[in-house]
Amino acid sequence: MAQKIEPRIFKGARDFLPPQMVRRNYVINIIKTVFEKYGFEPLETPTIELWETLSGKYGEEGDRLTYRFTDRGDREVGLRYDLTVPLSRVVAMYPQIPKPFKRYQIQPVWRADKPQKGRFREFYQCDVDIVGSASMLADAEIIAIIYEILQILRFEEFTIRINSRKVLSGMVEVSGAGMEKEFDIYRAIDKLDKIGFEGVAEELQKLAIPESAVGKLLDILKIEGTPAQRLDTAAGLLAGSAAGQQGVAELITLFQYLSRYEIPGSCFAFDICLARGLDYYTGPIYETVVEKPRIGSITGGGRYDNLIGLFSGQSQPATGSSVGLERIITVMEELEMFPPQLNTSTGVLVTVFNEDLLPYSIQIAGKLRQAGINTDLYTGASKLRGQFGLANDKNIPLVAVAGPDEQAQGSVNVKNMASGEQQTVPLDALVEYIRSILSGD
RNA sequence: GUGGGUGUAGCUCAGUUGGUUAGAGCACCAGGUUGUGGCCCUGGGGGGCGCGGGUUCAAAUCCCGUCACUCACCCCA
Repeated sequence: MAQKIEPRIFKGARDFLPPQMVRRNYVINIIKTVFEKYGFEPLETPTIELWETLSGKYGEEGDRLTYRFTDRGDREVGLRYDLTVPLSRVVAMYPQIPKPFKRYQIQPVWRADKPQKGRFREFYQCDVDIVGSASMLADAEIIAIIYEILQILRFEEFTIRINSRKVLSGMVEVSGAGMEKEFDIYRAIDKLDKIGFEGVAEELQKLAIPESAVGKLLDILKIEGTPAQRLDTAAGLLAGSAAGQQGVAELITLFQYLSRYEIPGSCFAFDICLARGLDYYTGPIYETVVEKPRIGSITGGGRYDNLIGLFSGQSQPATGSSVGLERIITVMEELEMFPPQLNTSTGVLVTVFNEDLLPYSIQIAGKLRQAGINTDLYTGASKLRGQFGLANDKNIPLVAVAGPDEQAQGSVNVKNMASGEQQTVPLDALVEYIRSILSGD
């Protein structure tokens, strides 16, 4: 035998074994169902994009973290960094797509990052976006979807933080710090939660911003009161900036719309410190944070009215959010939010008593499968003991035994693995019996 | 890219001031139970201590190097 190859996996990438996949699919199905309930339609795009498509969209950091290589034809290509840029490319390539275009997309993305807790190099994102609507209603739809998904998944404590890039740029404009340092300033502001006002002040000073500008920025950041009051105050402080004023006006409209959806006010908040890292945002930005496991944001997004224009030459308003599947799963695992018994997709294992009785077992499995019951027919070589062991290891809730006695009377013996109870049921009643156990419990 | 931590059976880890054939739990295999698992009992297989070098009569235990993994920063889902 040749020397064994040490089985290893690429750092930051993962295998999802069946018990994990069942849970992942559970979450994905809920997300997908809500997306479709709100009238969004599916889209998929290639893993690999031309480098020119990906580069320069996310900012310096984003470029650095994008997997990049040359293919055999010496073409510069990369693995997609997110799902928003590919969407923008698609919208520009297919102008005939009816607008507003509401699409959702659930696919993996890649980042050449150092893996950490809740952080991978290959991971799934679930994006929902609306292209072709400049209305705050589009942003409200996105936020409503996020709320509903988290609700159905039974998240109890989370906050959807909302801000606007226009408000932020208005702040920079009014402060006199200089627009060329805009993004650096955002990054500093974004750290407020972690490093506090003093920390932010230090960060800003490092950027060689005039003392007076630092003071003005901090004054704005320190606005207090209810969301409405803070927006009001912000409007006053940003009076000198057209962008800032427009940003505030948009947020006021957005919050008005949100109040029309049935979202409790405690679940979302105007947060002037929210900045978000990507360069392409132009309007409202939002992200969801949970406190319980300190894992950062579980969703993130915003409006990007100029991105599509980079591909089509004609700008197109767009807004949307990414729902972070991996982090949602991490939180749900840690808080034990998954329904119990969510370990297998199989409902029943049909055993094979011996070679002679195999036809009978096949017949039984066929009957169950025809009825739409997920049925495993044992294909191994073990005796009944081993077959029960397998059902146990795989968490299959029911085992059907069809031995000589059962065959003689045209029945099947069904064992409930959780309770240990067994019952012999006639073949005609089998489907109904198993269905009732699997659904009811 | 920067800093810290760890590397002993498939997994989680223990291994006293360096000293005889390196341990436990879980997992795995077999039997107790040739129509039934999960519990229990009995027995068994499996590593030579990430790798390379050094010190020593003697190293998993000390030193140097190297690799890998991991946590944090940065940034982000």
